[in-house]
Amino acid sequence: MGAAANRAVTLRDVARLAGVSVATASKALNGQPQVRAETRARVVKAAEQLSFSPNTLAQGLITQRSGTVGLLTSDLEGRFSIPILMGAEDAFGSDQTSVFLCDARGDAIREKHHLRALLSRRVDGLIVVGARPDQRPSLGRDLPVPVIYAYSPSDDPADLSLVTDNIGGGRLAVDHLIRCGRRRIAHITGDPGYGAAQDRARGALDRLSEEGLSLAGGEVWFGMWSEAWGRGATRMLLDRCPDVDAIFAGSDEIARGVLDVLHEERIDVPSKVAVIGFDNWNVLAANARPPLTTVDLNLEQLGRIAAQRLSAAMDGTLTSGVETLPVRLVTRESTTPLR
Amino acid sequence: MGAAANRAVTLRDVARLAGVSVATASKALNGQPQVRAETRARVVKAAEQLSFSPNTLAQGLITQRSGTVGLLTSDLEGRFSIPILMGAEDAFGSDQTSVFLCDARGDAIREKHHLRALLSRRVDGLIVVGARPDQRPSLGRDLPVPVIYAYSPSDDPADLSLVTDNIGGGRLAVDHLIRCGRRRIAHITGDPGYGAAQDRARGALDRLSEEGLSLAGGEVWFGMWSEAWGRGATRMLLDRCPDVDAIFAGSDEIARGVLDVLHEERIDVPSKVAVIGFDNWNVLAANARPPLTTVDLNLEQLGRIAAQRLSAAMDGTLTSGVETLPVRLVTRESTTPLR
DNA sequence: AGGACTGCCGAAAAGGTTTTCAGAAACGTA
DNA sequence: TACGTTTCTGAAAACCTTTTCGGCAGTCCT
Repeated sequence: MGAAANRAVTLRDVARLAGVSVATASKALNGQPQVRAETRARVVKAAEQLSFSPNTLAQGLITQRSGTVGLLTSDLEGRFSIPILMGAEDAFGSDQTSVFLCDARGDAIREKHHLRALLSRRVDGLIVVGARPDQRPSLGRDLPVPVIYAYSPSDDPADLSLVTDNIGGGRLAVDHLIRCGRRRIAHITGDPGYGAAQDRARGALDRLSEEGLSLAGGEVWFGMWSEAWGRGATRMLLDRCPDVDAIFAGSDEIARGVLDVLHEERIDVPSKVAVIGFDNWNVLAANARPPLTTVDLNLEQLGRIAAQRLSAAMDGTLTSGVETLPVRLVTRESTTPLR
Repeated sequence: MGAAANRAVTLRDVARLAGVSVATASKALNGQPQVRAETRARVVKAAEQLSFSPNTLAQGLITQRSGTVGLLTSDLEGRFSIPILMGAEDAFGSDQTSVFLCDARGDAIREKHHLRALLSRRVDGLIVVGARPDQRPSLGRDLPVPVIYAYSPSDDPADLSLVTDNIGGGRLAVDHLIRCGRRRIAHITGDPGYGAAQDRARGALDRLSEEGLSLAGGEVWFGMWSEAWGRGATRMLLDRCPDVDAIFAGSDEIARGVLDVLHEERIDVPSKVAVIGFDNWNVLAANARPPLTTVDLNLEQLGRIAAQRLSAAMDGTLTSGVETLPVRLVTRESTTPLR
């Protein structure tokens, strides 16, 4: 017991039990029309009796479709891949396709290796989930299966990439602050080497200038994606610009640092200064004091759409270019109208 | 371009190009001995020229081994599954087995569905990753493949389960605090409905009583796994027991709340009160003020071992029972010797 | 009654690989 | 030269399913 019990119940067994040929059994189970209702019932019953489940390998061999896709991620540990993965898995799960998970750990060699393995397994398609929202090298044009790039766009415009709208996100954040009646808005964000940092800042600046405003503190405070930087930058900001009435943080981590210092300085949030984060990283945003208004990247949705686009591509409808998906504001208590 | 380029290069093609039969080609590529070196070289060259990769489906069909395993997780979004998943994926990745990822989202129906699909795909084994460190229902004894339960043990002792040593973790935490010279140690933890909360508390109490100590505050402060509870409990604790010199928090989230209140009350950590967390959730622990000493669950290791045990089981060496894996102390700055 | 349909079923091929076994070729020995 | 060995190669079966196509009854029409 334990293992190796009822292995090897095959269509032949079902056919034998039902007293028909394998051909008829197959047709009966697959809903093919050329089989009498009574016969079909007999086969179905036999299949249930033996708890038959068709060998997908054999099916794949003949239909030339494995019913599998590869999910090639670069950093599983990073929190961005996970929701995308979940969305994709979910979208396929309802389908009859299964998902191969491969983590390349940011290593190009390992990625090649996994790619080979996946192709050898005859996956019907690939989703490549990047680690950062910046361009990554394409897997190449001459692959035998369609590929979708999620989060990190491919550097080849002939590929189809799905990314989050960071510019829109920055705009959305500032727009919300403006609607809350804030006018002296600062922006503290992370590593300027990240396209996401640049884009969010650009969106913020765009929206500000539409309103005839400029940044409190004079410029964007680039730094690192950490609480510590959030704290440090806030102290400097308060020094230089004590009348700031809103801070747009480039990530929830940074926002936590911002909140921390404001709390320390007995500056009330949100009545005195409103704070908005980015990422909607639940453990940080929801547990903050006060709970943090933030921008949600809709990553799960992104994963789901990636799966849909891939399905379409597998059915022949292939598109290309970069598709930008909208982000979404999540309001909590760290931002309120000024009075 | 795009898709469907070089599909369908098969062993037959390789054989033809090398001027041999498919049988010899197969043997040549698989390192079978009964083939002349010169012939083998010719075949290998042909295979490379055509960039041949064997159809794993066909291989699996005949060898009765798909070279795949199923990873059945209950909550992908939860942070515990991920490292386990990574560890398992990593351990298999170096092998030639690929991993099917299935997320049941805590739904038994969906789990059944995924299970069927995986068996239909003829996986060679299964790893079931639970959402909480408590017992979960077994998948059953009459499965055709071996199963390993990770994190959540199966309720059937005939299964093999791998769990983290929460008792040992509690003991380890308190031991560390004692070594730091603390004597008035309190324990604030989460939902008492979690076995993990009970176990960690038990380990802590055991170690305390060995030292002839009892808990500061009189008892374990059970509550919720949240920062807010960490804050609330700490306030109550300070009220009742102002001379506490160490707090063992049942999770890093709780520890963050603890630190927050201590900071607010101008009680220095670690000189006045030492704080230790649990989980080593990096974003919380490393960014805390001060960085948090905590207990690491070694989940990635757990995943790796699960993969090894599964490989062994697939090779016939099947074990059963609950295997408890050690946890590990990660010291940062929130705990130091008293003087 | 003979022919054309229709409806249902089964034999067989196909998909790509591994493995067994028989046969061919080369060689050594008597 | 005849025979036994050794070394290599290839034909064919097997894995399990799907799909095509031919066959066999039975039915309807003329």
